[in-house]
Amino acid sequence: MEAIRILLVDDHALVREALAVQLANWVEFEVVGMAEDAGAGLNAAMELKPDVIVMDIDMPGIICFDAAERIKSRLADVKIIFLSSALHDHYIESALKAGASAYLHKGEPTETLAMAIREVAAGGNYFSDEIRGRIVEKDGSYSLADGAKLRSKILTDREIEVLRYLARGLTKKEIAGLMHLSPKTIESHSARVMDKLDIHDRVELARYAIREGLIEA
Amino acid sequence: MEAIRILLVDDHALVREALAVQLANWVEFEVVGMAEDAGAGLNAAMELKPDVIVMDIDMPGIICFDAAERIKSRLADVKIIFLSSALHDHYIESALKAGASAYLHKGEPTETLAMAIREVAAGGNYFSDEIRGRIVEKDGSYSLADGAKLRSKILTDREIEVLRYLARGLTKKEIAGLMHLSPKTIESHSARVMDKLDIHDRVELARYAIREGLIEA
DNA sequence: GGTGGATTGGGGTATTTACCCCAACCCTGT
DNA sequence: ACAGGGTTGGGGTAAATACCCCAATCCACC
Repeated sequence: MEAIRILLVDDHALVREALAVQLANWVEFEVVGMAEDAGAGLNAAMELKPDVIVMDIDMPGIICFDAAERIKSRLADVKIIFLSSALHDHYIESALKAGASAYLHKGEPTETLAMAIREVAAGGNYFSDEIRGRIVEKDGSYSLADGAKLRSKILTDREIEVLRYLARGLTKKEIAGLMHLSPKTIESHSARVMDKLDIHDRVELARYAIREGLIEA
Repeated sequence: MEAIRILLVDDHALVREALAVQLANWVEFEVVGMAEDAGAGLNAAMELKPDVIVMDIDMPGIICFDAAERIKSRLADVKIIFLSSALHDHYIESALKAGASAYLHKGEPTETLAMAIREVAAGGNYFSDEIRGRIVEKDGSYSLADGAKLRSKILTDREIEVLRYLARGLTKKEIAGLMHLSPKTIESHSARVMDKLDIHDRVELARYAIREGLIEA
């Protein structure tokens, strides 16, 4: 049996190397490359054409989903496993959209990662228990379950756009200027966002956006 | 030569185990225990009396500094190494106050951690380059350099207390009630905090507090 | 072909914010 | 003894916020 060729993407050298050593304990795994950010991961993926990419989500800029999407569009056979310490619906949804084959919490033991890698390399999927409850399968592809969507309160694209600005501290007037809209429209979006999220002030809104990975602190 | 006995504290099993395996590559290291949070770390430290504790900072609740302080007060000989992906002055200061012998970024290669462990076990210190520039030694103990204090704008205890509330979205009236003070006093503190930090709205204030680890998102 | 959601926008209001002014009081350090 | 910083408060104002009401447009879906 051929070894499963793995690419590790994590911005922390310490974690990256430690994971590599750890995975080397399994004979069926071969860590063929490592990258310290999503961009380098993209390049490395193109060059190495690994079987599985293990990618950390918790890094500055939430660009890993973009990178993953691009990788999948060029190398459809590559399986991507996301690691994160956060289990935000937003992350999960983005990961699924990007074509993730697995998503697991960093709190899981290493054997779970190993299992996920094997599973994924064999064409399957792996999602942590907490996640499995929130997603749903349709036509072989996964998406966020309606229940989770309800919990994450399904904001529209426009609302998320406004939320991002609100959460970065811009006044409604400023946002209106940037988006070429009336301040009153921003007001409407803002009100609807707050209503949906049951949040009643901008600070909580900002913290929500940060927790959900919509903006960085 | 006796092995250096190490206790690992990290809430991510994946990282924890990977680090353990990694460190096992050095013959002079022996990972005698692992804990998944600061509390368990405290207990494990008491029981195992390790030479060195490697503790991750990036976890829910910033209680690791408290735990570290308690450990140091009971086991003065234990050397504590903090790991973090963030290099906030606030973290650094707390770590130093807690009696840290080393503080390093997760972005450092594993050899650096190994070096830090050796250094620390021999009675020395290790701080990443970025950190060394911000701290100053006095009577054998380290503290945050004045420059860094200026950069972090030296907020008073009271100001930080108010900032914490502000950054969690409470109105000044609510804070006044909680602290048994006049809303006008909260107003004064708030104004001075904003002035010192050159921040002009609550959302930025909240993001600052989150970045500095004063509150959680 | 209509229903519903999304997007856009307006009027009005009470509350809150950010900022200006000011001044006690209490410590600590020189 | 007095200076300076920290803490406590007050008056006032312009802006911004959160929330209520409402309606026109557009587009997709059944």
